[in-house]
Amino acid sequence: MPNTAQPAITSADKTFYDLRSDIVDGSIGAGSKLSEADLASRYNVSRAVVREAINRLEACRIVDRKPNVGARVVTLTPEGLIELYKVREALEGMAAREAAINMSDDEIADLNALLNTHFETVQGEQRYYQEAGDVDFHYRVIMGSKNQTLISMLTEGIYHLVRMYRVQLGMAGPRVTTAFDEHKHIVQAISNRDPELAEMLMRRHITYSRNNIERKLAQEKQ
Amino acid sequence: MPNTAQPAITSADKTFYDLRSDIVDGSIGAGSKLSEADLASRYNVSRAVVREAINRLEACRIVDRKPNVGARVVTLTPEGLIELYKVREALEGMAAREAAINMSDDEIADLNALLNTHFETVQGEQRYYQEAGDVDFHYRVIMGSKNQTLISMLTEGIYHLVRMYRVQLGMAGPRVTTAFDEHKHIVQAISNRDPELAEMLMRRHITYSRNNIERKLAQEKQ
DNA sequence: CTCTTAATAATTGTCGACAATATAGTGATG
DNA sequence: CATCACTATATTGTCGACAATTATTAAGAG
Repeated sequence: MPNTAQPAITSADKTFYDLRSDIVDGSIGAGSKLSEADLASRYNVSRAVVREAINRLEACRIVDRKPNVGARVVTLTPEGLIELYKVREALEGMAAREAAINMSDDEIADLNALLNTHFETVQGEQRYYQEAGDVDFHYRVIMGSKNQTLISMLTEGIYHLVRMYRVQLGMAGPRVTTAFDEHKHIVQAISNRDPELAEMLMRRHITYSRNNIERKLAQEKQ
Repeated sequence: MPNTAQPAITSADKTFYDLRSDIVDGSIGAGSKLSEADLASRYNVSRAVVREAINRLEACRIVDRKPNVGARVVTLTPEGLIELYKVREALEGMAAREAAINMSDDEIADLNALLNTHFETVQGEQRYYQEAGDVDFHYRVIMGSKNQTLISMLTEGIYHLVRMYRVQLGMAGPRVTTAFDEHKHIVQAISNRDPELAEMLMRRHITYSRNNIERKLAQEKQ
């Protein structure tokens, strides 16, 4: 029998994923109290299962929990989002560097193909991909680093947080105008097996995003 | 009454800390099965409490859990330790850079004082501090970054993992010969408010540690 | 003797109930 | 009227029991 490798989804897993989705996409707003009893009846599971899910969300820093008081969806400050982007810059810069070293030729070819698909989308519609394409690109670079520690930090931690912050601060997806070119250059550096350049371009790419956010936040303050 | 701000330690917290200590310092070895029932009777708490502790350890990547099978202390490959050091390099490099920007003058003065204390220790005994001093130095730089996301990633995640790996792979503390000078130069860069240099020196410092480890691992293979 | 299969035992996942703690409300008192 | 103390309520923390799944052992066939 071929090893189909069932993940063996447990009820707590599912509740965790569901709850995370509801929070990240804004169905459960910032600062909301997460009552264990309420959630238990909402998701049709026991309180213990909800507790486990909340514990995991706390580990991802998506909720904040106080002993004997309860858990709340984190209230996000603009400064917090900036902090997050700085960490992202350091980690994804490293990911790009390692990807330039460790990605296989096939994987790089796939990445180029992905970018070409995106290019056609850009031609057709005015704007570059909204969100999915951007996530897809970054995701592949991260995986290309082949560093498991780095991969799980980014894909299980930071990314959901970034998405949540963006939704709750009312920011649209990534910048659409210049992002495509930046992606293209990063892929070129990776294709040329130039780790230093890949890192630098990725850092710059994320810095631009951060500046973009800072600008928007500054506008709102007025 | 002055706000003494009790953290309100819960039973699950304590069990988590105890268990983590026992694993990190090697009392519970690599690959050990963590039976919920056993641990419950050992720590005199219910299985639910142990479960919560194990869940948190899983979030820290200290244990590996498979649904319906159980949790084991992670078995650590030398490659895993190298991976960890690379992430550390990226994150602590960033910490040093941000510390050079965000530490207060007083905090920098304290850091210098700490280093002087260490210097006298070096004079007295032959070797530089074993472990505590090294941790203390890095800890202050990390806190100096003032970036909460970064701080919790390093102090709640990576540091315990590094310690565990070192213990289980039978490595002593940090290199004793040259580490002190490296620390001194990093503090100088921070004192001079030179973020770029501080980052570069910290990265190099950690790279040296990694090379040191790689060398030892290569020796063992023979 | 080895491999497959079925029954058994052990462990984890889930649940509802009780205990401990914090919050809200009420009333008394200065 | 404000403040404090106390009570009542609601929520979380902890526990033991049951259900579901996996690992182990035993039995039988080839």
